Amino acid sequence: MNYSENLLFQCVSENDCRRMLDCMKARKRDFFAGEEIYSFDTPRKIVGILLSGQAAVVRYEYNGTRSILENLSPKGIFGEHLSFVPSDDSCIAVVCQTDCQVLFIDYQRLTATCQNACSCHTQLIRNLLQLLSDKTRSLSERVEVLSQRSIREKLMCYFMQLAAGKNSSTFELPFTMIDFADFLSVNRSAMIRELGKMKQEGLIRISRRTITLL
Amino acid sequence: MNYSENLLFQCVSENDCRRMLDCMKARKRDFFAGEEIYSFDTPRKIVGILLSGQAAVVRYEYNGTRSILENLSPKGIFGEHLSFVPSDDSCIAVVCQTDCQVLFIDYQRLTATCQNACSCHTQLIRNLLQLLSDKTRSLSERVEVLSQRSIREKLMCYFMQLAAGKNSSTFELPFTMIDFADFLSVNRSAMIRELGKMKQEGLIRISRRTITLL
DNA sequence: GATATTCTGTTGCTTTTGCAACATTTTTGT
DNA sequence: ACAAAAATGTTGCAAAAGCAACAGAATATC
Repeated sequence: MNYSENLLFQCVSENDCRRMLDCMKARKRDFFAGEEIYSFDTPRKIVGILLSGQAAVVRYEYNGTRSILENLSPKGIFGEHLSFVPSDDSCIAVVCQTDCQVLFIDYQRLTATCQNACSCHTQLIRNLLQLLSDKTRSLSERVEVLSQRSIREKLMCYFMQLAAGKNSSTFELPFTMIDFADFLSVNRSAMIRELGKMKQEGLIRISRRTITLL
Repeated sequence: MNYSENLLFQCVSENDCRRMLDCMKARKRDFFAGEEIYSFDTPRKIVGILLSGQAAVVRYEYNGTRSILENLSPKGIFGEHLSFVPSDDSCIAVVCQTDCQVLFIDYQRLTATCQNACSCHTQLIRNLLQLLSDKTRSLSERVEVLSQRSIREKLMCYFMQLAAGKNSSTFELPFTMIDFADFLSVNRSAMIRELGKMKQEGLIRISRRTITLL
């Protein structure tokens, strides 16, 4: 595993990485599918980096509804200071969808220039800036989808984002239909009904999780 | 006007501020209410800071619907790299609600350490990090509101956020009802109808834009 | 390879939301 | 102070979305 491949350590040599991680007391941990990586209730301000596997940031409302706030792929970054604030009647957690390996770094240590005054710490902060910028971008995209008024508009908006991201009118949904409905914050059967209509009207082609915009 | 009051220049002396702003070729401009401060279509990567007045980040869909993506108060920061990506069938702009004064800084110059190697540039970047972190937080809150399923849930969710922010069960809506409906991405009359019901059921007290949770 | 479990897709019914048109109130501009 | 414009609030009707219950398909488990 090369740390320097991670976006957070871009332009930092592997040696410097290891030294810094040591200096920041970063910890690595393995998780099994379904396990909870991180709960936003914990008081410690920690940044997590997904090294391998798939995970999701999930909110459980106390009335039972569940929302997928974000999908995390390897190199994905999460944590208290990066986003998502649990409210009084909900809790937020990062949950593994497959087996995962995660790196944890204390936020204070990450942003404070250490007494060893690593010159590369500046680079680290600049990288963090970029990551936050990216995160803001993806949150904005999510807001764009959610602020569509109808299920069809939500679907199309998200499809266009995926298509733009892959630069192709054919793409794969990164969700089960159940999770997809939770992601769009709509009723699953209403969503599938709408997908059916869109298929009939010739707007899209769809087979399982592969979708083509026509 | 003291620049060092601005969050972006926190812990930077007024002198250093002026020197850096000069070095980064920052420009200051005045706008009238209703004017467009900034459109996200422009190719230049620019960061704007609202020095005075009220403005909003607005998306106009080509089908006519309008969504308020964010409200900006003095010291608010906006720009391409900080958030919001216009899609093929929408455009995003920052629009003044009152007369405004805005400071523009080139993003490249802001994040690149200048050749003069101002030591305070490091501080500037750290401040930017904090601002982005805050922005991410507010976007997350917005996602939380929008991912509620019904109008009532959206209203309550947003009210709780306002109440938590002001630490009081009485607070002022920062919107007209029209803008508020656009912010929640719901129909205005349906929203007002729901507010009426909630009032009747004794959940809230409401008079004009002042709301009390009961 | 049989069984259990999860996921996918369908449908009728109910509820909620959106829409349009209007009356009333408040704000703005001169 | 007055007129014009904008914002607020109401309502009936239409459309969309949610819900529940179910059947079939795919996947996992042993």
